[in-house]
Amino acid sequence: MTARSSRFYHALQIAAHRLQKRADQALMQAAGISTAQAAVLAVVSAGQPMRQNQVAATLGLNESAVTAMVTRLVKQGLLTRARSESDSRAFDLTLTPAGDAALKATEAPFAEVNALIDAALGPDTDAAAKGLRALSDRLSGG
Amino acid sequence: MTARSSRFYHALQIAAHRLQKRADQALMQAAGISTAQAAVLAVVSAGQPMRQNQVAATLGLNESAVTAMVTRLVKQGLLTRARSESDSRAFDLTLTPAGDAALKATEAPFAEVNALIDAALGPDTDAAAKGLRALSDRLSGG
DNA sequence: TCCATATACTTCACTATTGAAGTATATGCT
DNA sequence: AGCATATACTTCAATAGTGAAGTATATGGA
Repeated sequence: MTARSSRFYHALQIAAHRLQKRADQALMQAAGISTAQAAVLAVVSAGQPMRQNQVAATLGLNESAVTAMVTRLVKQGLLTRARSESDSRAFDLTLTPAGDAALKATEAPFAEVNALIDAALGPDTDAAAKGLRALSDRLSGG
Repeated sequence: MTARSSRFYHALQIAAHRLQKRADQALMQAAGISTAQAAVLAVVSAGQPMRQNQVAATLGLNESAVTAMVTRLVKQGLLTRARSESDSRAFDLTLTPAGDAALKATEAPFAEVNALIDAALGPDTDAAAKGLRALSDRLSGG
């Protein structure tokens, strides 16, 4: 194993895990939802009505993971799920007013997390984000 | 939410998730273990005998997560777990020969993942890793 | 029209994690 | 010695994900 990239792999995983742990605590406190739930609400919000397979593709998740997430979000009253008229295999997902409010309530805690990121990465934040997106693109599909 | 850092947060989470998915497939094929299990074996290998709380601290996990991981690794015959003589609350963890072999077998698949990282980040890989470690340090504890 | 195949989603068993609450042992103070 | 507190780990219920196998509906030929 080339030590350099292996170190990068572990550095990325540990940073992502700790950042998520911190963000999850902040979001749960401020908005009552997890970062994973916030991600789903954000995707639905960006293109209502949204289908489950689009959510899965956007977030890089299995459709089975989205089924479970949507079930929980509907149970919490944050999401609405109705059979599509144009395709009765599919569901149309939309945010409820509560879902919209929860999504808005994530803005403040995300800003806290932002402060930590900026403090650690400073002016290189943009370049790093660009590199990570390039990496994600190469990893999508396959 | 300041769009810039929020984008970084999501870019990081998606990159970490896809990278882990890819690495998990490669490791399972080549070594029969997951990246999470490889991480535990690597930590134990680096400082035998190792205690569960040290593994948890090193990887930023809860002790309950380590209890579950160790249970699975012992069941798979990759790890040995014996009461510490100096402290009978604690356990001494050591790799079995099979655990050592599995850890070595992760080197090749990690090298594959490395190639993808290098291709995407190029010469900035080191700088990015340094930034991610700085971020992790700020997030550890609290 | 029917059939093959593709698509949208579900179910199941499993790994991996959190956080809260509990058990057992160690250790320091009086 | 005895007690309070700290430490090392466990247990439990829940969230979040994977991958394989299944159901139901669409759709494009022959």
